[in-house]
Amino acid sequence: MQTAPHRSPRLDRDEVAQTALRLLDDVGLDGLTVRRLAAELGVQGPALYWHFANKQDLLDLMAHAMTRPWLEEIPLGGVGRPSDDWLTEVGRSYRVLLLGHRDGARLVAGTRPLPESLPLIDACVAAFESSTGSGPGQALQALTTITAFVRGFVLDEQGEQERSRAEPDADNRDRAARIAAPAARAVSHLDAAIAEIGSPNGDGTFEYGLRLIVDGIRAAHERHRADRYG
Amino acid sequence: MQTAPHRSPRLDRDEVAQTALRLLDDVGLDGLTVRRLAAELGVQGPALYWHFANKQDLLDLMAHAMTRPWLEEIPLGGVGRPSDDWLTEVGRSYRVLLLGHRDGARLVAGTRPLPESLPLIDACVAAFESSTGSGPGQALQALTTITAFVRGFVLDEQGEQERSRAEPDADNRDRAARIAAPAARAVSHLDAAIAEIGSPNGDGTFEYGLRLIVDGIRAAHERHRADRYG
DNA sequence: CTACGGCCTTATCGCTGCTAAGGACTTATC
DNA sequence: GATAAGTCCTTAGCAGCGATAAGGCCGTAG
Repeated sequence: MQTAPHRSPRLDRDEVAQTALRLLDDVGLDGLTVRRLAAELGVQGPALYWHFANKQDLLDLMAHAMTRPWLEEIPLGGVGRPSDDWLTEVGRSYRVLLLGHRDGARLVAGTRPLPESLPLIDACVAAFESSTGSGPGQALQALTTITAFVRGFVLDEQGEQERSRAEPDADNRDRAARIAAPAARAVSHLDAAIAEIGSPNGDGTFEYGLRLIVDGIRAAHERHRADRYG
Repeated sequence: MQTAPHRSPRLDRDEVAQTALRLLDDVGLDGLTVRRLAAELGVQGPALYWHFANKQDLLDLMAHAMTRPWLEEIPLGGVGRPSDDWLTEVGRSYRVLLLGHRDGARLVAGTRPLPESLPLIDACVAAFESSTGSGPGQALQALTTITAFVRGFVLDEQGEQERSRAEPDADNRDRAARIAAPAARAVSHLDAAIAEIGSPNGDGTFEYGLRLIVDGIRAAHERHRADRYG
């Protein structure tokens, strides 16, 4: 079981993270083991510990690699554009980003931004300031509110996806269970709501919640300006 | 290594869940192993598999046991009270609930509501309808928006807590790192924001975001009513 | 008295993240 | 050109994980 000799390092942190993100889509976060990833890279498991302190270190870099393009693009879209449209786009694109990888929300939720992403976040805060015309504090609060909502929302959304991946007939089972115990539960309001809007984790609810927040940010900052200049 | 004879079952699902929640505060979600919990209950590990199909089954019940009192109280507070105050209280109490146990948000985020909690959720939707005067669809969307935001927010909040528990001088290290590489990063907006509002995961940001959502819900439903009756 | 079913035991499996020790290869040093 | 140092990977193995298998104790039903 010997391998070809190596002249230059076969592995590099960023390349490993990219391969890991590709593998993540195949096997999910729980299936992403060090050995499995090493095999994908044509290497033995412990080799990764030369490049990463531990698994969390790897996951942090994966989350960073995933988020960085988004962080870089955010400020660009904010110039000369109504703040509502831009804020909505920020939320939507963040959701798309998280949905772009299996367990993407779970991956990102467990990590803290790497130091090298701080300047990118700084630029985003600046963009929030200029777009909404508020100070840095409220800009950061607005950004945090949007990302917290989107992360919380997509976390549920992908959790449901993972569950239906595990047992593909979960929907049928749900329906069967409800028929089996008909009068035991009173869920008329819930049923009516679901009949009206579909799944509570669907696009409709996301757009509803995002619009609430975006409208609120604009209103808060108009209030802010009115207090100062009105 | 023999134990005292047992006349009646020593373990029961709900009691196990309560013990597990107590243990969770000691050891955290990652430290909560089947064997550790069994030891806490004076029993061998595999005994738990008579009462629970697998570990996720246990975690689901823990999340349910944690959430149920909150789900039961929500509808009670909504009668004869301004909807703003009540919605704010819903969000705040949900945060307090999640903060009430170590890794509470992570625990709840990974589970789907048990069937027996559906009637409770149904009652909450009904309370949202009567409090905000909207239909079931918007009521469920409003409830989902609040809980998604709070879960996403507290997830970060507790993630930071766990991190500082792991390495108690992380703050100092951060500060040292910033001093060590002074001009390498431009984070002036971020610094100004943090100087203004403190940690982006603190009470201030939570109240800011929650107020955005609550104000938005009221505004949306006033719009809704205006469309119908105005 | 016996058979059964509920609830626990011990033993063990495959797998996980991770460490220890060492070997192959490149580069720096004399 | 030989040697020492440093880089990046290998094999071997540890402690601990969730989970299963098989069996034993005990109260009860027949």
